[in-house]
Amino acid sequence: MTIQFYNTLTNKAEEFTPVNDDCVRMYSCGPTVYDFAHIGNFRSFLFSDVIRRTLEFFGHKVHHVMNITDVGHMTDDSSADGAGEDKMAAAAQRVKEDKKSGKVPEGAVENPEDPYQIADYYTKAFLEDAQTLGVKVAFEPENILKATDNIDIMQEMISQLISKGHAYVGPDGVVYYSVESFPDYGKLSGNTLENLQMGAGGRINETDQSNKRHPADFMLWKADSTHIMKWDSPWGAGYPGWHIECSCMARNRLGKDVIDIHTGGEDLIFPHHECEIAQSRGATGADTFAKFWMHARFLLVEGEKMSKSKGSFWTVRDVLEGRATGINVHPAVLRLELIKSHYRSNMNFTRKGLVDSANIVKRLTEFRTKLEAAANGEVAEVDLSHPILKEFGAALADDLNFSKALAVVLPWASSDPDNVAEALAVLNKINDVLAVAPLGDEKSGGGDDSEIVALCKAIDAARAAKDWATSDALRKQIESAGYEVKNSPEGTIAIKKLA
RNA sequence: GGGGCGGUAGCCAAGUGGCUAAGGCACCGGAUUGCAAAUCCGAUACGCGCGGGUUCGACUCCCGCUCGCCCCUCCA
Repeated sequence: MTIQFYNTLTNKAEEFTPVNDDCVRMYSCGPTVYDFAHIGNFRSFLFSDVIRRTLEFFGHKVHHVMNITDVGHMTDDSSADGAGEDKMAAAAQRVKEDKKSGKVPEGAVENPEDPYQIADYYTKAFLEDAQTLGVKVAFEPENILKATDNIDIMQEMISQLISKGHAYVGPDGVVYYSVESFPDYGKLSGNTLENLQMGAGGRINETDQSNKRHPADFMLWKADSTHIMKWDSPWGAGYPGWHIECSCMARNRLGKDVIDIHTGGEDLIFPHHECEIAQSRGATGADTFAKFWMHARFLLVEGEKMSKSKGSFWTVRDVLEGRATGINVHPAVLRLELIKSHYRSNMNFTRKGLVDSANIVKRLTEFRTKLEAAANGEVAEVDLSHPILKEFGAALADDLNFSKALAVVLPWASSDPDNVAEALAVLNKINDVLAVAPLGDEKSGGGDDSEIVALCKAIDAARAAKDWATSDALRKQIESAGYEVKNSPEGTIAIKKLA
């Protein structure tokens, strides 16, 4: 099976083959930890998880790493949004307020003035969310890289870039990357120096420009004694630029100058990934940094851009805990919702979509339950030549076509397979990629709620007495508590709704 | 203004230069049910943003238009 992935670098689907035989090396841009990650962030993180799982499905060993940006960047060297505020300072302010209102648990952040504690607080929250949603790399602490732990290798790379003529110290003391020293600048994004039409975004600060040799030159190190987080350096105490961390950590942790796949959200194509390429290739001298650049499109919420003012800037917690849609959502449902539409299309995150996904999760879960009961603990061995896996795999290999993959799985999941042990093995393989039925260690489904069980018993009693009015009223009561009420040979059962 | 991606039924979403345009949800009909739910069976796009072109034939290729999304130094 050849795997086709769409490569942003070439704007077309290409056959994927690993650079090195031992494993696939993959780097994903992770979160900034100045706030809780939202569902849009997680679409991108889950996208990288699904690439990894797909490669593993086809038998590749994958080394996947993700960064945590915790340096507390200013709004960079441009005063871009006019606020000019240190993000860590803003986060500190927010945490202080949340502490007062009790939103931050007792003891979670002792001192909001300490940026490391703030970063730590949001990093923990991110990892918790990522684990809840089944992002594999979140279970591998050695592959989660913090920018603040890697300042030394950033300084090394900056020195390399200066000595190779790719970087210079400006009259303002800031170390800049010289885009003119790198002819391929713009190849990834199409924003070549000719195309850039300087300042078209209207966010360039004139003062900063005068210190650069070319307006597109970007910052590698900024000496700034007022910055909250700062480190000593040959260029003065200050902090690294935004782009340098990924170049350094990818090379350092993955151990190669050329990696296989680099992922992120579509907004990172320019400038972030463009700059990473310039830095990495400038430092290593290789003609490639990442062979494949893969980007996930943004998601919309109810047909519109996520926006804080419309209250649609939902965090994972908001969705799972019912603040977004009014009903608690099972993590598997959110996971499926965020991975099921094609990563290169805008996805529209809706209440209705969640209900859709919940139905699919339920169907797959019930199919598993049925197979497990029939198989008596027996699971066969299957390989990818099994017809279902072959089709499922073909869809995945076609640039991660999850819609097509689900179109294979769903009709099969309502069938009655002759060989249940084999079917169970097939389902396991499918679930290694989807990870929704089940999603890791399930907490008990809520069937142990004694009040609900009592209501079910009362329904059975009412029905036995043909007291339909009572039975209907009780049913409504359970349903409004977020349960689905079913009849079964063993009597009435209530199952917590997934979304 | 420049670079990139996309517009398929009520909704989500595959797909192909030519048999009946996947799959899911919703809706409708049936089985089942005290009635429902769940489950099972069945039906459901005369059309693929608009206009033109190429072709024996296009939703699929080309051109123009239009609408939506991302980027053009905060952003997943």
